[in-house]
Amino acid sequence: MEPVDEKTTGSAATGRKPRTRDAEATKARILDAAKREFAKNGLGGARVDVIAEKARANKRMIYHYFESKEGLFQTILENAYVDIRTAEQKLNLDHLAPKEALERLVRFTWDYYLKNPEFITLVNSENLHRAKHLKKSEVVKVYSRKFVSMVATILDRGVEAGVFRAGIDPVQLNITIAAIGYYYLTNRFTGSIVFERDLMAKDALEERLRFNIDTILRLVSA
Amino acid sequence: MEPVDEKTTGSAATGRKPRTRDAEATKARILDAAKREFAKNGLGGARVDVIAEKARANKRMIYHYFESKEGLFQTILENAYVDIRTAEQKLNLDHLAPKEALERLVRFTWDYYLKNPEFITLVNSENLHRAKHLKKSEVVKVYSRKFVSMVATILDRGVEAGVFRAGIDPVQLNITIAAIGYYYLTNRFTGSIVFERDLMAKDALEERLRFNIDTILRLVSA
DNA sequence: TCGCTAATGCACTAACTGGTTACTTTTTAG
DNA sequence: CTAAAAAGTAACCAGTTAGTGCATTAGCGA
Repeated sequence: MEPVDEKTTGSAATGRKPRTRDAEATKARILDAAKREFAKNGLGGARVDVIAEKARANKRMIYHYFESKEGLFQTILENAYVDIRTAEQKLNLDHLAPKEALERLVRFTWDYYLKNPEFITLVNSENLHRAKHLKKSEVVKVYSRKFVSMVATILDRGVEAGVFRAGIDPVQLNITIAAIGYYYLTNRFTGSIVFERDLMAKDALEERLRFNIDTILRLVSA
Repeated sequence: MEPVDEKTTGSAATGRKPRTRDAEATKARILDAAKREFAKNGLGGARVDVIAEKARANKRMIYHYFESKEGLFQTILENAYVDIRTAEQKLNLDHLAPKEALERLVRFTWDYYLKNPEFITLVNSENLHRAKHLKKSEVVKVYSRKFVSMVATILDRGVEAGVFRAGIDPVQLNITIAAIGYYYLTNRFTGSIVFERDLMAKDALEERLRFNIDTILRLVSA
């Protein structure tokens, strides 16, 4: 009869018994629901009432924890960036040969976009709003710096090993790696119509990943 | 869409004295204002009242000519696709050597996105709505087919001339050419923050175009 | 000149939307 | 045990939004 109630938050950290009222859990539910709703409809199209309902929370709670709809959006956007940058850092590419490191990064980027489609939509929405929310975030910049230097290191190692050509701007390379995956996936609906093929079919996805790895390796090869 | 009849159309085109009532001119003003408003705020964020005001037309006219907000959006989206595909056809790439033809296409795509930023935003908005409007358009498919075969021809000619490698999928190449320009420009706001440089500075744009041409040529080279 | 049709304008509404007020209930520090 | 702080709720509000009903007017063919 008694479900072993997994303590999602707070109580787990402090070791106290679960609460009927749980601020952290409510916050987390709101964040999760909001991420979906914002990703599905954009900042403008998202409805606060819908978020509250999906989160099984009262609308008042959203304003209690996040001040405003935009405050909520900003939090979610920041989390999204921190999430992907953290995952990238965990790749440990420095232990791999330059070519393998780069291939792994291309593969990771593709897989991440595929598994976290809301990241793409959130970024699109933020760009529609001229990055006004991201501008306020200092954390994102710190994480990004580490990311760029990660790719720069791979390039340097490749040049030294004689497998990559010299003089490639790591930022341009980063943008290109993101671009060839991001564009394909964000425009998968119009793309499937324009090119008259299902871009999301299993083999189409595999083919695209292979093509992307090939594109990047040819781009950097000595 | 339908060829504009010189006799019945606007004074602007024919040079005849202006009418107080001019259906075609009003329609055109609505279309123009709506393109801007949709591009700026997306389908959901665009306001019909704002469109009417910008077009110096009564809101009633929008519903008279385009039935609904979505009907208006659909018309604008379709026009946008027809416009870019028509411009591409005018490039006359068949008269150029394969490498030059491809470089010219990359350059054109980049310039077109730069000069017509609303195209990108409209496409993004349409993908947020899972391409429900584009699905209804048959014209777009016809134009797209011609576009793909244009690139296929360049590839074939390049292979025959021994300058391109064989076996490249023209659709994948098309997607990649679009991607490396589109991604950079659509994410110019978040990108400028993440990479801590002004991606829209004149020299940054020139550098990116050079990088993109290089990327594509390396991708196809034998 | 007349009458019909298409173009236009104004005022209105029903549904929504982000945000708030006023209140109850639970948790926890002392 | 108690009081205050925190968590949670429902009803509500003022402004906005896409879309309309209806009257008016200009232009065109006969």
